[in-house]
Order: sequence, then C-alpha cells, then structure tokens
Amino acid sequence: MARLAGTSPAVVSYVLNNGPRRVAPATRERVLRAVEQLGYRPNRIAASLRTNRTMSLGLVVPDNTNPYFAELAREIEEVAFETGYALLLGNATDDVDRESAYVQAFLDRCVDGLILIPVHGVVPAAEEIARTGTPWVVLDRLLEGRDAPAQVLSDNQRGGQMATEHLIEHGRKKIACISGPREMRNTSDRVRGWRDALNNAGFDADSGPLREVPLGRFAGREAALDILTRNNDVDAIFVASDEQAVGVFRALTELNLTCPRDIALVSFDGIAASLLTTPSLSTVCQPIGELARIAVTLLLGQRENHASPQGPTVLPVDLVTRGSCGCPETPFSSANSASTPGGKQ
Amino acid sequence: MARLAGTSPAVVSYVLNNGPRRVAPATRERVLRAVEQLGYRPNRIAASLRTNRTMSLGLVVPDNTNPYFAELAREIEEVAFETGYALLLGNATDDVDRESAYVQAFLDRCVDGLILIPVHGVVPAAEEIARTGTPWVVLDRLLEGRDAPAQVLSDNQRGGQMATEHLIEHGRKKIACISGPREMRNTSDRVRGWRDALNNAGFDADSGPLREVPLGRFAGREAALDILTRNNDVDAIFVASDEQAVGVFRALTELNLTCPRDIALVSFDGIAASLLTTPSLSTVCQPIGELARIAVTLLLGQRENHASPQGPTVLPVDLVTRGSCGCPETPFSSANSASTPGGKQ
DNA sequence: TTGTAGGCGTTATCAT
DNA sequence: ATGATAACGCCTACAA
Repeated sequence: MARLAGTSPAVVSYVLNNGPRRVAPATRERVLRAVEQLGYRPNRIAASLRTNRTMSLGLVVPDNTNPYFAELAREIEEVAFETGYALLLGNATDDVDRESAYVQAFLDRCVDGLILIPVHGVVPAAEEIARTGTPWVVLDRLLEGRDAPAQVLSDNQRGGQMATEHLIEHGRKKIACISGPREMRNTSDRVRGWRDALNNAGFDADSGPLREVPLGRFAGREAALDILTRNNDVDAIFVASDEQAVGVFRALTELNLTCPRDIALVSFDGIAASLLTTPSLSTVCQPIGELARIAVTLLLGQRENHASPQGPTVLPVDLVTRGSCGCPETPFSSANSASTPGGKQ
Repeated sequence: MARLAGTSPAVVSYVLNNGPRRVAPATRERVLRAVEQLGYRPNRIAASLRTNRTMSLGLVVPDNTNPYFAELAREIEEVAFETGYALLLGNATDDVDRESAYVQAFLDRCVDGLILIPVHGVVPAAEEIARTGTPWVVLDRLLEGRDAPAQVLSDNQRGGQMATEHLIEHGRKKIACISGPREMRNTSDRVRGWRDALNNAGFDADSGPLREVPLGRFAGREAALDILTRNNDVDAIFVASDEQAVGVFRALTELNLTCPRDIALVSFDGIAASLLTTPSLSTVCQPIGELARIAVTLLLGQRENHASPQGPTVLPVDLVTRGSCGCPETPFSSANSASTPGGKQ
C-alpha cells in the first residue's frame, strides 16, 4: 500500500500519475520526497488489475534470426517503447502450433495488443484472440479467412514486377525466380509480379524456372544450385528475399559463376546487410520503419476507437539499384552506413 | 471472479492449478466442463498480484539486429518458453541510458528475472535492480564493479589465442586484429589472446596493427580498409566477431584482395551465417545454446536458492576451420545447413 | 484540498 | 471435500 509520509494512498496515486485529480503543490512535494527517500516503486501489476491495461504488447515472428524480421522487430519495439509499451517477443520457429502457443501465452498475460507475422496464411488462434477482445494486427502477410483483423504489408506484386522489369531492361532473357513457400501470400504476390513483368515483356508464358522454398539463406542456396545446374540458359534471378539472395551468392561461387556478369540478381526486403554483400544487392526496399509504425498505430487505435479493420494497408516499395543487377556499384559513403543502411539513395 | 457452475472460486483455482488442495473428481469434472463452456480464462494479472510471480523474464540486448545477439536471444527465449516464462525484449541500441530505461521498465513490470547483455562494462542500473531484489544475470560480458551478479560468458582469451595460433600455423607473418570497443571485456579479452599468441610465437611485441571499433559489419569494413591501406605487409586478420568479418570481406573486394590468398581471416562467434559466406568463415564458435541455458538456469536458481553469484561462469570455445583461414573449404552437406549451422564439424 | 472505502480476480487460510 | 473470506497493491468515486 502506498501510504507515505502521512498522506493517503489516493494522493500518492494522483501525484505519480499526474491525475486524475489535482493535488496541492506542498503535498505533492512532500509525496515526491517520500517516494525518493523510501525508494518506493508503484506496483504495476496491481495497477494493471485495476485498470485492465498492462502497457505491454506481444509480437510473434516466424524467426527472429532472420534479419528482415529482426529489423522489423527492432522498429516495432522502438515505437512501442516510445509510447510506453514493453514488448513480449515470441519466436514461432516456423511452426504454427508454436505460434498459437505464444498467442495463448500472451493473451494469458493480458497484453494490450498483439502483432502477428504469421507463419503462413492461416491463424488458428484467431478466434481465441477475438474471444478475448484483444486488439491485433497482422503484419507482412495477407490472411485468407474472413474474420481478418487489421493488416499491414508492402506492395509485393508491384515490387516483384519492378524488380523483374529492371532485369529485363538490363537485357536479360531468361529470368528465374526463387521465392518463399507458396502458402505465403506476400512472397507469392512477388511471384505474381515477376510473372506479370515477363508476360508484359512478351516472354513466353512459362519462360522462367520457379522455386518456392523456405525463407533463409540455406534454402536460397539450394534452390539456386538446383535451378542453375538444370538450366544453363538462365541469366538472371529475381529472389524474393535478401536472405535467400545471400545463399544464391554462395551458390554462384560454388558453380564458378559471377554476379552480375553471368547471373544478375535483384532481391526483396532492403535489409541493412544488403548494402555490404559482394556485389551489393539491388533490392526492392520495404519501408520497414513505416510498416512497424503503422502496425503499432493501428493496434493502439483499435483500443481507442473500437475501429474496424477496413481492409489491408498496403505500402509502396522502392527499387534500389546497386551492383548485383548490373548497375554500377554505388561508391560506399560512410553516410550510407551510418544513417540509412539499405534506405533510398 | 471465477465462480463457475455453483462452485466457489477457490475450487476452480485448485482444479486449474492442480493444487494445492485436492478436489473431488466429480467437482473437478464439473469445473472443467464449465471452464470449457464459458471459455473462461484465468486472469494471470490477478494471480501475479497474489503470488508475486509474473512468469516473465526481461532480456536487454545491445542490438537484436546483430545476428549473434539474435541467436542468443532466440536460445534464451527457447529455454524460457519451455519453462513457462515469457520474454520481454529490450534493445539498448548501444546506448547505456536506454539500457537503464529498459531495466526500469522491466522492473516496473515485476519480471521474475533479468538477463542483461550490457552495452559496456558498467551497469548504472545495478543498484536499482538490487534494491528490488530481482534476480539477474549478466551474459557475454564481464562486469567491472564489485556488486556483480551472476555472469556467464565464453573463454574469450583462449578463443582469441586459438584463432591467432591457427593463423600462425598457416605461416602468416603479420597478423592484424579488428576488435570491439576497448571497454568491452569480452572482445578485449580476445585481443589479449591474440597478443598472447603473437608473443608466444616470438613475434616482436607490437607486431600487428589493432583497431578497436564498434561491433557490426560497417565498422568492420572501415577498420579493414584503414589497416590494409596503411600496412601492405599484413597477411592475416583476427576479427573479434563474425559480423565485423563480413565487413572485412567487403573491404577486401573493394581493395582487390582475395581471401585467403592475400589475407587470411579467422573470426569469432560462430553464427549460422558464417557457414555461407564466400569463402566460409573460419571462426571460434561460442556455445550459444549453452550460454543461454546456463543464464536462464542461474536466474531461476537464484530465485529458489537465494544463491550468490560465486564468480563468472566461463564456457569453452571451439575453433572451426573452414575456408577463410586457408584450410580447405569443407564440402557443404545439407546436414550442416539443417541441423547444426555453425556448429562443430 | 484531502481522507475513506470498495473493488479489480486471484490464492490461501479458516471454518464447516 | 468444499464454502466463505481475507489479502495482494492500486485506482477512483464519494464523503468530508
């Protein structure tokens, strides 16, 4: 109980929370001194029980070891922290059951909101979340079902198309594609963009080999090895994520091929690391900071306004050309590394 | 309130928690059915208020975007989750004030324990933590002060020595070193190992250039550019972290140098990505899983036993030789990529 | 402007 | 074996 220096608990609360009632400056001072002296810390658990707010959010990602999700997590955490929220982080390790387990764990802990980057297009825990009335947002994915919550993601189709068009402009004739699992709407939309670009350019319908493999550099390497050993006329690859592209680089070395001379590459995401590969990655940059900020904003807005989802929010992407597509390597300035790694240029 | 199906709240609690009192099978059944039917979720906030346990831990890392910390975080989260704990994650972004702010935020939220990877050798929030009596563990760092908590880290000096000795065995004569900031005891111990190896081999005292720069690939690149443009007799570099080594690779390309022919490299950490660079990184692997497991164990043990720190726990490291030091590239088997990326071989 | 008291949903003790 | 009840620490409506 917060009974300090002969004042009532209520007053202490008013002082520490700046309201909801005013308190005389003298008493205020007395309370603050007592707080200081006793090292008193208000118990937020008790406060939470009263107010029904824990000031913490839950975030479940498929794999925090993947730099794209790591950067997304960092931005989300940044925004949350600024707003006074702490972040519970869960790793689904690409396992839907585990994802659900985390959702349960976070609901148990009464998070004020939940941000989910689902492992794939379906979230079994959706109705459980709805039942608790916890606001939630799906990030970087498009959900299949009808009881969908707010969703925030990049313009994946457009990005895939831009990337592929750029490779075509470089004169590439046989452009393969390495993407994420087919069930993932974000990467499969990028594939759609790739295909659209090929069709628009008048290439024959089935003109490029396609591999849909797990995210991550290891799978990227294997897919590239597979494509390139079977098709010796491929001269470019659109890779649906930077991490996979790193694996592709490795595959090229193993096959004694050179990028961009033998194989040109454009990938997707725009993680910071894409600036420091050899050659540096031409990539479709997602507005990672924006995605995060909007996700949190929607989440907190939901609590205030009881506002409904009203369809997915789609953000524009930005093709950044560097060395891997055949464009000249941009000279590396320290400004790049410090302020805007992977950003516009 | 948990008043279900005409039973008292207490009984519901006993059923759901399996104790501490026995309850008749019939009532038990009745309660469980009611729980199911009403979709009742016990409020853990209220439980926490009663029991003084939130079943959540706090983790503050310098930068979750750095793959080494990301992997560490993943392992910690894994162990915590298995034990029923959720993890609050905080990013200090290499800023001590922010680190302290996170510690405060987590203490406010009554975490049952705190794992800290401090930005540098001193933790201003230490006494605040002590005052609350929250168990805490310092990971991957050695603290200077005397009021130190439990600490878990790798044998950095030995690792640095092993790495450097290996480069010497390869016949390298002028071995430079790129390390983390001097205030960080872990990387500065690796530097000590580097120096010990040079001395033991009878090299002249100041035989290799040394740069102590921030962690991360961008700083690594710049340090390498600096060293190699000033010293054209350097034929090897011991790099104190894998991430920095990635930047060094980039620098080599920019300078038209080849690894390992012109410059041999051994780095430190053993992150998964080290397997897929070109050439693959020879690196001193830290037992990341073990570090995490022990940190959590110590933390929870502290709560039980009220056991004292009794000095840092130092784990052995393991030199994994791959292509970058001049050893033959190990053929890449999919077993590597799937089960033990970056592990022993 | 300040003191008092009720209640948030649990858990644990006491009594039945 | 179970029902009633106090207490955890805070917030806030109400009374003074």
